[in-house]
Amino acid sequence: MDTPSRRRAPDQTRAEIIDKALEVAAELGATGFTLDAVAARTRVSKGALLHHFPSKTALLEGMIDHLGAMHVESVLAEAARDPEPYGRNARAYLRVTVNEPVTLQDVSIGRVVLAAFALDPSLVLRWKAWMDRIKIDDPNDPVGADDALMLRLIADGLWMSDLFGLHQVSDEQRKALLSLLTPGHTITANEP
Amino acid sequence: MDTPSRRRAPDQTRAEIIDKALEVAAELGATGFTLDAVAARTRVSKGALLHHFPSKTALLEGMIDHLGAMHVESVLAEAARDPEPYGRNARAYLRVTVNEPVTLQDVSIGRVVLAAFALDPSLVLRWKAWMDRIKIDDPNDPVGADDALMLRLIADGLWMSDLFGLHQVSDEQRKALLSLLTPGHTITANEP
DNA sequence: TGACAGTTACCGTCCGGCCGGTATGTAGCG
DNA sequence: CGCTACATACCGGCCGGACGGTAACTGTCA
Repeated sequence: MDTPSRRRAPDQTRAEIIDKALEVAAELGATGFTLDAVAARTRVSKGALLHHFPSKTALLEGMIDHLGAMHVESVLAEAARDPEPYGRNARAYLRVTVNEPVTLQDVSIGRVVLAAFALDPSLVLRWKAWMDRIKIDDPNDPVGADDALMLRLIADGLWMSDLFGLHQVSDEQRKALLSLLTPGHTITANEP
Repeated sequence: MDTPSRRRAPDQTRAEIIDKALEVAAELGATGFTLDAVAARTRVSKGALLHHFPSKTALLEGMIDHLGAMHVESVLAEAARDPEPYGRNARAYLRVTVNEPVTLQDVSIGRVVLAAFALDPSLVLRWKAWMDRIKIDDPNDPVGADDALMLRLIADGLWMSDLFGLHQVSDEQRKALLSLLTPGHTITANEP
């Protein structure tokens, strides 16, 4: 039977806090993302919150770890579906970014994360550490690192564009970006 | 002769404030970018600062206008050097981003701007208004809008990567990105 | 099994500083 | 005199974090 104890397993509480923190980030945005707001949403006191995450930065680190793990998992799972081994990770990185629906929640969370990056650049290293698990620079891989880098830059640019609405990228255009991955695609940006 | 008057031309003072504000952003970063810091750097009282820019958001708007105008000017000047008229703006956008040396100051300023975007999304519209002056969607332009968009996404992704050090992009890789603009370039990301 | 100690999860309150913004005064200029 | 470019002094809210507790769980030894 479930013990109605007030005391919970610590990692379970941690996970719940991160979950609710992402909700707060999604709903309140970067300005509303405060420790008080997270504590209130989690129905846990601020003291308890700071017990599990000794600082706001620590909480953000937890969120980044969560998001980073999810993203790496998505990309590697997508890559595993690619029959061609070489360069699959870079292709999967772009495919996931292009295909994943960007919800309003994602946008808000992304903005909070980006604000955290800008305010505390050390957090970027943590994100980078996750992204480095998606290897694209296999020396045996005949697919050029240049092209792999290009795909990632496109994906990152698209992500930022979605966050801020810089470009209205239609579904057709998203598909067109994926056409880069079809064999022998030629850039026409210079050939009228 | 210079009049040692305590009273200056207002737009001159505004320009000086923006100039110093950019310095503060470059040196202090997003957390250190406060009205007091800007006022101190400008050797102007905080009251005077808020006289010219009635809020911190207004000051950021001024900075964004400055940076946006500079960037538009760079891109359009670069585009004017392109003999091929079609798609020149998109190509110039990428070329400027790839070629312009990214100094430490640029990085710090970029982070401050990005933080401002994330904290106050309305500022993004102002930046977007400047970028929209670089037209890439001329209906008479036979260069595909898809490819033009791709070039801008690459440039934006590279900018963000430079800001946060996400990728170590060597000079050779930067050159390789420009090779996209040579006629008939073929993506090899799928052809081992 | 029970008593006692040490540890850990959690609470609620309060503080202190930072920082955006205001209110009020003043000097130069037309 | 009125307008504008300033200065000085000050306010007040927000928010991260500290702190002193308390309750629950985990030994451990008799």
